[in-house]
Amino acid sequence: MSTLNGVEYIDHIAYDSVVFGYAAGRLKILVMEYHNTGLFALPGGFIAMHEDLDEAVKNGLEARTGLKDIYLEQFHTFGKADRNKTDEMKKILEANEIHQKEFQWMLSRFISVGYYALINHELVTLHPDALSDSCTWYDINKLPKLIQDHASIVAKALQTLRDQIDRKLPLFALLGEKFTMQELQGLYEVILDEKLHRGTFQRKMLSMDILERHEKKYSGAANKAPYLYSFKKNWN
Amino acid sequence: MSTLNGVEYIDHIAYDSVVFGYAAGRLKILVMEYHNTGLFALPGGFIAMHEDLDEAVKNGLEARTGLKDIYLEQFHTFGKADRNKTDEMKKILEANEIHQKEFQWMLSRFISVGYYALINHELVTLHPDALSDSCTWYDINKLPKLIQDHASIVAKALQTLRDQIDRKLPLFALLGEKFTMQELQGLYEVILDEKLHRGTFQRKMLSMDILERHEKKYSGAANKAPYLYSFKKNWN
DNA sequence: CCAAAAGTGTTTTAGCTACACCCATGA
DNA sequence: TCATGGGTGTAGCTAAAACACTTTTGG
Repeated sequence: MSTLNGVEYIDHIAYDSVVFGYAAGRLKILVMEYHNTGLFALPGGFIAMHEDLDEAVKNGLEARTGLKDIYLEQFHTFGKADRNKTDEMKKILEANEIHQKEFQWMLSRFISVGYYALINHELVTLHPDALSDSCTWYDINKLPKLIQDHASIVAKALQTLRDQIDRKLPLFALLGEKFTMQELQGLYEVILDEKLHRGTFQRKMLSMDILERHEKKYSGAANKAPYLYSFKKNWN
Repeated sequence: MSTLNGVEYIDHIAYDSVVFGYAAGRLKILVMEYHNTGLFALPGGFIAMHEDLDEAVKNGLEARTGLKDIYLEQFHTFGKADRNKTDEMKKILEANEIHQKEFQWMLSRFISVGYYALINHELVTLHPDALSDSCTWYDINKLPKLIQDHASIVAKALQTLRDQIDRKLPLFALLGEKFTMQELQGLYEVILDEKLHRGTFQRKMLSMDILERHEKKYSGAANKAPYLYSFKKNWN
């Protein structure tokens, strides 16, 4: 058992989160950079001894983003014996001038449970943790090199999101409360990485009977104003 | 860190496996019964300090069934803080006359990674572990009461199997090497718990181009003999 | 030749795609 | 009135479902 800031954590278990956001037509995720190391990693954390796994992730993300009721989905648990490269973690601890024996447990083997989250990036204020000096949005196609197996964690999260997009459709969390059909389609396209047909997409969405139509959105441009939509109360 | 039979295991992490078999038209899973306790549980185990998570599960199942190359799929990780009821585990240790302090770690909180397996029950010779006196096939609809949250682990495994049945189709592992179309359909029906249309099912399977047709199977009954099929070498 | 079960051809249906047409909007 | 983009109608395609017909088997 290991202690950090007075809390007892379970040894050898961690979570890593792939936090998806959507801005300017781009799919992004949260990436943290550690002080003076040039090392980048997914936001993660440990599980307190008395805490549900799901709660630990929810609380950790709430601390980082300030958001409550984040949409979270567990997608895979990563347990390769060699997934923890101790030299990377050593570098991080040393850059933070942490040499004490009480933190050596962080250098040991960890099995990590992967979660992905969908959040509206406009509502977020980012808070890096004690070891990190930044917590920033990165375009999913322009990620920096990540430590350990975090690149494959991202890949698996994205694949899971693609597989589930038509089944659970929690995508309202990535958009504002109201959005145009074009914005929704753009989000689908950037997640699936393929162009969709405009008419077909609109019909499919409307036939699902999960969208509510609101007033039109006047852009000032010389063209027809699109309706705004939102998800219905009991959409799933 | 905790030791059992000279092997060092990671604290607080376990796996539980839902091993599916198919016999007499019924879907079954492996359930273990602990000595003199009346307590039933899924076959599970711990992860050695140097061992991949996937390998640990594979090795554990191989020891129990004698089978190599078992089809395994990780489906969820269970991490509720209250999922370990210590009184159940105490009962199991006491029934095995284990009171030593060195086994007390088994009473602590565990996060468990769930895997499901598909095996051909005809090829299996079952070996219960040291704490158990039996390892038996139970009809999925007639399970005994299981300890802890194992019932919900089974439910989630079954749901995952249903969701994946059309995508990965590793079902040959549940049947013999050769099988009739009716046997394959029966397996689908018992997994999905719904009747399927005979003609449609056959066409769908054949159109996938993953089955190979062999000689006919003469049953002695007064009707047309069905062909035997097997899965092609590179079926996926 | 009959009953039963297997294999396959045909029709119907549903969903998706692509194309096109009309509508709304502000320059 | 024109260019631009949004909403919807329609025809065509494909895959799946339902139905039915034919074939094979042993009594």
